[in-house]
Amino acid sequence: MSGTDTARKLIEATQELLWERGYVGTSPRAIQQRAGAGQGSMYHHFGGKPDLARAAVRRSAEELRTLADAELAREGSARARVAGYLRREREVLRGCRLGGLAQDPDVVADPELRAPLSQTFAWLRTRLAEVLEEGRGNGEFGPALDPAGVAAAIVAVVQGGYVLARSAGAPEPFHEATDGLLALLDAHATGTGATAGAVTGAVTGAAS
Amino acid sequence: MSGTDTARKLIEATQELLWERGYVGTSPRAIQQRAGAGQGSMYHHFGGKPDLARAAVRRSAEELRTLADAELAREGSARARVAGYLRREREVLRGCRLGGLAQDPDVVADPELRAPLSQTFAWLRTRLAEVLEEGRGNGEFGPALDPAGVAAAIVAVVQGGYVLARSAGAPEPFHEATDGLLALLDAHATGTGATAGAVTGAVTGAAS
DNA sequence: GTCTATAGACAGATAGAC
DNA sequence: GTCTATCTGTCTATAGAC
Repeated sequence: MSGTDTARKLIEATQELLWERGYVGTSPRAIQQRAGAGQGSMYHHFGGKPDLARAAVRRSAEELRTLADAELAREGSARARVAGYLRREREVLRGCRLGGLAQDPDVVADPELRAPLSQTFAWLRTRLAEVLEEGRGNGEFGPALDPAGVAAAIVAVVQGGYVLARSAGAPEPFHEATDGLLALLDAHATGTGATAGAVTGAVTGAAS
Repeated sequence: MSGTDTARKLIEATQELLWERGYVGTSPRAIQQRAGAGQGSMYHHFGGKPDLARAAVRRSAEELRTLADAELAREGSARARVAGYLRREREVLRGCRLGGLAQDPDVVADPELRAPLSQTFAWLRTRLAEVLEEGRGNGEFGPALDPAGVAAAIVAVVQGGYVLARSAGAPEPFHEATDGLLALLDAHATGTGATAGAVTGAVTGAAS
């Protein structure tokens, strides 16, 4: 039990450090210190830095899917669920726990390390496309809306929003980008039901 | 002259390495080797790694602005110029020479290193907003279009497109995201002039 | 399971000769 | 301006005692 607990602590410490400092920027030494574990302990439970990183990335991918699905599986209109996803509370300046890793050449070069990123973003795009398709089916959106294309744009705008915010040193660009996209999406709204007037709400509403 | 030439080579080598491997992943040693310069030479011209990186990032920012403005200052409709910017030839899997650096904590922590990112993205958003505003003024786009918001979304989708492409190990997600955004923008087109039918072109047209 | 010792390679920079 | 030598610390991992 103590061993399993140590392994879990090591994975969690690695998750945090990968998020904060990336793969190159994360050393076994730093992991051990944050986990409160020694050298021997770490190398007993894991084969080394790549092995530990793979376990950490898989876990972060699960967490991300859980967080996203919590918004997308809610009750309510398709438009509201997409808006809920775009505006869910985020520590914007921390960036995306997965997306940030895509910048690292050592991550994209390792198939096992890259796979969780690839799969998670593919899943997210499919999940968003389903919601948009549903909205098109029930008349929330016009028939011209392309669910797959818009889903890709939504995921990209979130990832790029993080980049702009970190570059600016402030969260505003993230919200301006996501609200800008939401306003474009609302131009497809047919105006049936509660969706009307959503454009104004999208632009002025501040995400908490 | 030989000294100036060496300094230039060092800066160019640093630009390449920052793009490929990021700030943490770039060592003085690697810079010297790529530039064909020795230790003493590098430390004669520059104060160290941060100093050299600042010069390299400033130069990369200039290059990026030049490339973007080449598309946005063309002749043609606002819609065509935005589409030209989104579809200009890119080595998608290399990512953005500036945006990728925003992931690095050492970059965002150094004001001099972060400033070129911040300023360049701010300039790009303003420049795109001007083009969109022009398109709204001449009736290409409807009056409901929000230039600033859409401009932020465009820049974010490009940055996020890089993230999705590198995560997938393939350029397609980048083009799906940018084409998806372009299709949404076309929903604002008033249909006057050559803009009509642009939606189909946006979705099916493959960027070289 | 966890600890300490050890090791070769590299990071990042300084010093002084030429 | 450029070169070589040198230095302290860290990276990542292995070995073997406990």
